[in-house]
Amino acid sequence: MSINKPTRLSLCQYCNMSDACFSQVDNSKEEPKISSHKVYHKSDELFGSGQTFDAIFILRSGSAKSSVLANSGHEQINRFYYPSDLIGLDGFENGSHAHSIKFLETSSVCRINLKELDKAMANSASIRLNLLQGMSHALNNEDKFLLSLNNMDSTQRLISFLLDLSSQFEKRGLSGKVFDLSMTRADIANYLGMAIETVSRLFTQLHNEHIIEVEKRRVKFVDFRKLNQCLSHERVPNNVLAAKIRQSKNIQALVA
Amino acid sequence: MSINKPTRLSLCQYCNMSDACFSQVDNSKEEPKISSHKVYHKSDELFGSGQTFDAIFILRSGSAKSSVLANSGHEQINRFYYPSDLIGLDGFENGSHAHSIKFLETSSVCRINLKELDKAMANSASIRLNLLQGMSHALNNEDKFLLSLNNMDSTQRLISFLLDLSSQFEKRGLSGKVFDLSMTRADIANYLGMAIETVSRLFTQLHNEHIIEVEKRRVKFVDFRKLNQCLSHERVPNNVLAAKIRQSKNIQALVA
DNA sequence: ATCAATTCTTGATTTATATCAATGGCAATG
DNA sequence: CATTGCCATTGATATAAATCAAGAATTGAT
Repeated sequence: MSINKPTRLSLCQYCNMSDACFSQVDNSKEEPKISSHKVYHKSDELFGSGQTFDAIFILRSGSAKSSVLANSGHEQINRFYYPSDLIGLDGFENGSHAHSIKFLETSSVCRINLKELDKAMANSASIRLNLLQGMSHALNNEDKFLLSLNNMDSTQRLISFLLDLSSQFEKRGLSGKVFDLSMTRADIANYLGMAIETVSRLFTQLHNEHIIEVEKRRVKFVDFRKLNQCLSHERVPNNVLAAKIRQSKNIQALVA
Repeated sequence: MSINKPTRLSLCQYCNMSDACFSQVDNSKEEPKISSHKVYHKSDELFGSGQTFDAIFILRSGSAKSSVLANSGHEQINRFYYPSDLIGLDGFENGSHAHSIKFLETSSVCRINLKELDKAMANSASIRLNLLQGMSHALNNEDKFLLSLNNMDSTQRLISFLLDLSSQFEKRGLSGKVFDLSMTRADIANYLGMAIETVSRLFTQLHNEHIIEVEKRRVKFVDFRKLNQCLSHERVPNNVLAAKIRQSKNIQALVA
């Protein structure tokens, strides 16, 4: 098994919408079509938690969110999907979906039936590899996200989120400097593990500091340097200088 | 492709150590061996971040931790591994490991060369499925963990962690009520995204409340009911009563 | 056996961020 | 074109958990 980094899923050569999905397609080997496609609208559900797993999906256009329901009844968003992302990989574990998928805007997806996928995998090592790569990618992404939850303050997490979004757009040949969020502040807050109010405050703060411009759902990067400074900014532990200040305060307090 | 939930990896029927790994093994179909095994010791590294991906591993005994290095230089633990866990799935994405794996105690692993794995996958649909299931499981686990990071306070996260551990031990036929932690407080804190001091305090607190007993690395569950109460305990928002108290305070402040 | 280095505990204080509360704007609906 | 409900903002306050600090207990090494 040789490991290459494909720019596009080889699954797509089987997709009857691949011409629309990608500009460059290898048409040398025509193979049977294995996918169908469908258009969904904002708030539509692709599948719900607990639903039987019988297909995986590839997002062709638009965006979606994936969420799980906690015991407490709280809905936790654990991923946003953008074009070319594989959806539904959670179903392999036990044959039913752990997540539910809702679209954030009008979107279209390829649907690849599991039976068809199995055939394709049996016939093609590159499809097997692509699927494993897709899953590995999802895992690594999640790990990176975990890292940010554990080590970054809320400003840094929001900025990371925006930079991720930005690179998503650039990957698709769109502007990574100005783009529209397809999700609400509440979705962002839920995903990043903070309060809606915090997201809102951070947006206005970053706006006021001329680092980004935010107008409703539209985000524009203004000062990349400051943006990255925020990210790499090590919080100065309040020991050295701060301790002195605190001391002097205490002294004053004692004196007063 | 039929989706079943296997109790053990079918990969293991190919493993020359499977008799030692699992008590019940289907020996009806003898197949070529595809794995080798090796013993490691505490602090040994199985592979490091950036290392070429040429094999996946199955942990046979012992335990290990997986970590990634942040840009800041901070090491973030993103998973602990226990027997029967697949290790190295992160490598599929681009042919090198994103994580590094260190053993927490003397451990043994099966090593399955990628070439061998590929052969096995080509020959066996069940092996393909098992691998996908393994990856899907890893993904779903991570999602659950994400959920806990975003929605639980530190007590609940620690308890979830202990309960997870407990079920790991029970799965292996060991006691889920009394067990030894193979990781330091620092590892736990790092993994759960809190300060070491918080972990320490929580342990002593849970101990004092007779919910668990903690003696160094040994943990004993004492009161399961209270344990689960802690987990499901909805934090009472400080509105109704607290608002009144606050009001009265303000009134007093105004009066004073 | 002694020293150094970890690991863990405990207390005092600080701080980032949640929560509570109120309001404004916008979009969909009748 | 009102009205109802969502979405977003902003300010005041509360609080969970981090940080700082110091010391005890273990472990490992010479």
